[in-house]
This record gives sequence, C-alpha cells and structure tokens, in this order.
Amino acid sequence: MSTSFQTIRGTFDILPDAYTDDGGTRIAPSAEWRHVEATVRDVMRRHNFDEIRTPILEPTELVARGVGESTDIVQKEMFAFERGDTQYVLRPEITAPVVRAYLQHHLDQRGGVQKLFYLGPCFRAEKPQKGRYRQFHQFGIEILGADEARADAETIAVLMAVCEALGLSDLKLRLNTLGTPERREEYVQALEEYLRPYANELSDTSRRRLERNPLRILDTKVEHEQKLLRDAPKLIDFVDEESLVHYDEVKGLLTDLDIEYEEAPRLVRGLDYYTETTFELESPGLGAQSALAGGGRYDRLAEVLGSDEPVPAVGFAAGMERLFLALDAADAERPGPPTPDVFIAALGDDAEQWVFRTSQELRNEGLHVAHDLMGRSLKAQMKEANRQKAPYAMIIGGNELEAEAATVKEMKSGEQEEVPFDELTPYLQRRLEGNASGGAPA
RNA sequence: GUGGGUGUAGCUCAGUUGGUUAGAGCGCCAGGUUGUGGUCCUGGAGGCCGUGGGUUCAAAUCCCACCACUCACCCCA
Repeated sequence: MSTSFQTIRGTFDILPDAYTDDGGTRIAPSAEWRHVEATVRDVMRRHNFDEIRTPILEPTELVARGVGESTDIVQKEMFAFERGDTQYVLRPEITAPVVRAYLQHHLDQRGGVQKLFYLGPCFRAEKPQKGRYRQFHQFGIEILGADEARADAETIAVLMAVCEALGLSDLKLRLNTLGTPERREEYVQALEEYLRPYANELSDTSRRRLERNPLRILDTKVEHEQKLLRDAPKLIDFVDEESLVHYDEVKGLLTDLDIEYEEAPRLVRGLDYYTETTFELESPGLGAQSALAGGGRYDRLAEVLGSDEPVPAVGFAAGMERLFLALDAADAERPGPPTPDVFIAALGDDAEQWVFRTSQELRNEGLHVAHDLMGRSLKAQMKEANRQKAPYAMIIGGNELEAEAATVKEMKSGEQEEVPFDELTPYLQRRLEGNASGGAPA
C-alpha cells in the first residue's frame, strides 16, 4: 500500500501508536495527547476556568492589529488568503481571537472576571524544526477584567499546576515587567538613541529592529551586542512607580505560593500586545525550543481591537509539542493505549453471528469488547487478542452455543472456565474489577 | 531568508575497490495444532535503492541537477 500524498511540511499525524518522524522526534500517540488534554482540563476545572472555543479561521486584520504589524508573525508567518473581498488567516495564536470573542459577545455582561481557557491548533508559516511546526497546538488561559496582581500570579500558578500535574519539574520561570506603553515608548527612544551610534556594529536583523522595534534587540544572542547592551539604558529605570508596585506584588504572591522565579530584565517577548508583567517558562536542556510557555499582561489589547474602554487582561499560552519534548526528556509517566476488556473469538458462521450480537450487548453494559472482522482462524483470533493485550478472551464455537456457556480464558494464566451466557456481564465485571489495578486506563 | 545533514522493505539499518536475481533484524500474513495467544521452528508477502539526466560493457554504489524531509540560525509556543 502506498500513496504519493503525504502530510504537508511542518504538520504531522497523531497515530494510535507513537512513532518517530524523519527528524528523529517522537510523535506521541493519541492516548498521550488525550492524557495531556485531560490533565489540562482537570487543572482548569479546579482553578475555575471555563473553556472557550473560537474558529481556526479569523479575519487577517484581527491578527495584524492584535499581534502587531511589526512582529515576525504578521510580517512573514501568516497563512493568509483571500476569498471574495474578505481576508482570512489561519490563527497563529489564540489570545487576540479570545479578546475578540469577549468583546463581540459582551462577555463582561456575564458579570465579574472572565476566566477562560482554550486548547487547539494554531498555524504559522515558519521553517519547521524540532519542536516547531506549522500546525502546532496550544493551550492557554486569559483572565479578562482583572487588573490586580493576583490575576498575574494566578495565571502563572495555573501554568505551574499543569506542569506539576503532568510530572514536569526542573522548569525555570523567567519574569519581567515592561511597564506601561507610554513609559516603554520613552525607553525605546532612549535605547534607540543609545544604540544608533553603534548601528554599523550591529547585525543585519538588529539594525532592522533598530528601525522597527528596538526593544527586541534586547533579545539578541550575539555576544558583541550583548556587551553593548550592558551599558545601555535599563528598562526597569523607566518603569513608573505604579507598575513597580504591581510587579513587586506579583513577585510577593509568587513567593507566597512557593513558585520560584528568576528575574529576566531583558525578557521582552515577541508580541506587541504585552504590557506590565511578562514571563516565560523554560525547560532547560531542550535546546533551541526550550520555551514551553509564555505570557503576561496585555491591558491595551482590547482597545487595539476597537473596544471603547480598556479591559485589563493577563494570560499565558503553552505549546503542546514542546510539552511533549519536555515529557520525553523527563521520562514522565503517561498512559498506554486503551486495551479491550475482552476479545471474543468466534468459530464458525453461527458463532460469528452470536459474537457480533453479544458484543454489542456487552458494550451497552459498558464493557470494552473486541472481536474479529476478517473471518480469521481461531488461532489468528487468539493471536489478535494477545496483541491487543485483552486480559480475557472468550471462545465461542458449536460446543459453546449448544451448552449456552462461553469458554472464558484468562490470558495471563491461560486458565479457562465455562460461563453461562446469561451470567457473562456480571462475571466479566467482577473479574475485571479484581485486576482493575493491572489494566491500562482507557 | 541563511547555513549544514539525510533519502535502500511498514520500522531500524547493512550493502566491499561499480559486477549476476538488492539483504538482515523487528513487524505483518500463513503453516507446524481437526477448537486456543505469548516462546520456538518453517514458509510467504512486501523495494521505480527519492526523481531526472550523465559516465560505463555494467550504477543502490561515481558525477550533475532537481525534489522531499530534517537540524540549526532568525524568531517563537
């Protein structure tokens, strides 16, 4: 069997079994994705967040305005297209769509603070590499309508809770404040003035940023530029008193929660909408893609999207693919694929019919039942039962039909016993309960 | 956009200085058991050797181009 088609560059299939892609990266099986998603949902429920689902398709203008014209995302990474006179984009992130939905549906009218979480695919037309895909999956939260430092701290606490629930440790939380846009603007000017004399010492990209978005130069990894920045004006010196108080409060609350962090004065993050608190969660040792999640406050985004009043907001976004890299590195425990409770093997046409009907009945009772669909030999069916790791196999042939009792075999021990047809469900339920600890969770 | 790497069976990989019909392990299918899985034994299916061109009596092997995938830089989750 073959096909000339294949997944589009930078995308991947999630299969029932784990496999390694051509770059040697392990692609987790669907059961592990379910496990991570279920863990996220459970943490969200405990933290009182409600799920929001927005379309994958959004107006291009929403992204351009929300994420920022100067960002790489908008400059060169959007999957955008036109139909009729509408410009569409496959969402590259989910914060702007959530704020759009919040404004569109007047969610503030639900009353109080809106605590929302999301989980789903995003798209960016970047060059793919390990832990970075063109279709990738994010989950995250947005707390809308709360300007208190506790909202910032809770955002970070939720992120840490998810990681802990998944069994991740050795993570590094990096924290910074950007202050208000006004003060940031002043700082940007000062930074620009400082750097301009050195313009011809800068790398091409940094020189371009000097024009477009000087703040991002702080992110540079070029050693020479880092040296230059040592004597540059400091962002923190421009942040106003109110922002500093807010920042201190956030740090105090994190300490209260025993959440360790490291201050990162140069952490500016790539998206234009961040203000005040910003943070990033790193998993050291993951190489180029060590950032598992990032977030911060974005008090001005609602207005950028047309709101006539500001909506204080804070949130994070985490990358699922990166999370899996970290889980692999940490060798964290994850469930195997679901296995049938019982495999029912049929011998002969009459038996096949009985098995087919009885399987449905047992399934209606809640049992996970497997049977053959290929008309294969008993031997082959038993082999299949073994492969699927069913703890019990049931054999139905002429003898069983006549006796109205099934041959039930415990695979591990190989022991068999006869069980009357009308006692099958309670029998299986009782036996399965007995070794519930041994079975893989579904 | 810039650099590097890799393309042989479903998977992991051998394949000598170019030389007959391209191999192994695992997996898959069947048989050894007329009604029984795992271990074992036997057999089988499955390859445009990434694509196209060139050199040669002869190319998986040498040369060129292209394509695909991938890692890294940039940036980001």
